[in-house]
Amino acid sequence: MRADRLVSLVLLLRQRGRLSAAALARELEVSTRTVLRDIEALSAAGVPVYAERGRNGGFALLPGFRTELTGLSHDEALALLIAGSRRGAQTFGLGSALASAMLKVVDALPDSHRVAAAGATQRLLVDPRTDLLSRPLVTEELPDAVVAELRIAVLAGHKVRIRYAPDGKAPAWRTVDPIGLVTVRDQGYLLAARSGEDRTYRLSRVLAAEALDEPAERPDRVDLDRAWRDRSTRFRAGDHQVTVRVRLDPDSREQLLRTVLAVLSEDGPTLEVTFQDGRHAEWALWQLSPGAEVLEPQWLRTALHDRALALTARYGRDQPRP
DNA sequence: CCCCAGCAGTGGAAGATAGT
DNA sequence: ACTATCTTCCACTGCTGGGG
Repeated sequence: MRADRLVSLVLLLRQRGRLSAAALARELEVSTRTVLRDIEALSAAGVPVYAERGRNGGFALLPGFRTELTGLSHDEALALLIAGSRRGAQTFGLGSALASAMLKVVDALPDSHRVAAAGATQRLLVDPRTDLLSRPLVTEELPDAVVAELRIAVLAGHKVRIRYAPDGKAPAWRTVDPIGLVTVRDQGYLLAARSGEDRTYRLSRVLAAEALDEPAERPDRVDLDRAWRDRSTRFRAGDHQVTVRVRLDPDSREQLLRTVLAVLSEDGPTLEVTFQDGRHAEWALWQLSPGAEVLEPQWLRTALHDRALALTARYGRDQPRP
């Protein structure tokens, strides 16, 4: 039990920098006296831990101290090397930190494993920049300074001022309580609260960020995975949804079902379905044509008709335009 | 089975020290 | 001078092993 606590203590100091005996006692669920005895034991064992007395004092490890990663097996090290998602790290402004961390993982391996692990990573590729059809995967350019500032605010639990440019609107400054950062399919999001209301911001639309000293108003603990699922559910049920009645060829049914949010009713070849928004509905049904005919709403019929007219106009000429 | 000594681990309280 | 923090001293609890 005590050995576990000693390890936890070293890890806490490595992760948080300086911590007071009282703070360590809270984390480890023991008295401050016990923490102090543990510190003494670590010190006797050669761990370079030192005390700073007075206000804002506490215990810290000497800079540069690191535990050796002895005991890391070849497969374990390899798993770390390929699991550390480069894009994810870049999304959070940690690309260079990931690179140096990976160097340390390789460096910590015994000589016998080091060459093999380095060679193996050359033969395993995760998330290349294009797919098999050479289509570039959508990646967002995120300014490191902005993401780093957001990351600092999220981790420190401070409010943050962001200059945000919503889709089709002018950018404006706003102050938010950051809850967490999420990366999904190479797109980054800031989950936050603004005046107590849940807000989700695309990182690519955050033009500038400034972490404030004021503590954020947010719960101490958060299940980010669940928060993300809740928000995506709400987003899907948002007020931009459109309902479409469509008559389908049997061959097109499966393809349509892959693009809709829900099927409200089905009567032979006629289906009533909902799409996330009008633009998405138009795009999906254009892809399906001529295997599908929109019966309602009329504006969607008109939009598809206009698209077809534009296409006809372009290809109706004998020769391409110069 | 019981008693006892030794030991590790723990906690409280007072004192010392350093920053503001 | 005040406050926050570490240091030192003392005592308690629970476990373990030896001896009767």
